[in-house]
Amino acid sequence: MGKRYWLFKSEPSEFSFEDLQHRPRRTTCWDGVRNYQARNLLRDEVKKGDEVLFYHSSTKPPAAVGIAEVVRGGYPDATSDRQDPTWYAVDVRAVRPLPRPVSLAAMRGSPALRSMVLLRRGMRLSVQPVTAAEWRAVLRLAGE
DNA sequence: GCCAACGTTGGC
DNA sequence: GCCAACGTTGGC
Repeated sequence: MGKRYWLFKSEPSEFSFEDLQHRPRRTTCWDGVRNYQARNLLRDEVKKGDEVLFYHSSTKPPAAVGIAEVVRGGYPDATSDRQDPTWYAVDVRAVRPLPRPVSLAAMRGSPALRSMVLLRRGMRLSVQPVTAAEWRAVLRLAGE
């Protein structure tokens, strides 16, 4: 399967895109996800080479701020039983910040993003799929 | 701080 | 398996 696109949410007071950029090799283990739907995506769908929109929640305004890439696909996280893992992690590396952040309001205002998971019932999902068309639309809003 | 959305838990 | 109670997320 070809490259896919995702949106990862983080509260920057916990872990920001800038934090990711300052990590060794600009890489971190994306763990701590405790939602089964998001867990299933990490375990089964998020693959090395996929691209990630890094979204800051609980900020004024909430916004997509950067691009990262998956450098290691789903693997059982450190808290999981070896034989019967419950929770999964992936590794992500910062690629580049967006030229300008794309606020949630800006995304709401874009017809191309009408059915984006972020704007629908996936409001609370911390790992969510983004279509290729949505990806391009967000980057366009960001001025890329 | 409020509250809507929605996931999880547990009694039955 | 149903569903009410409860907890969490996260925008506003």
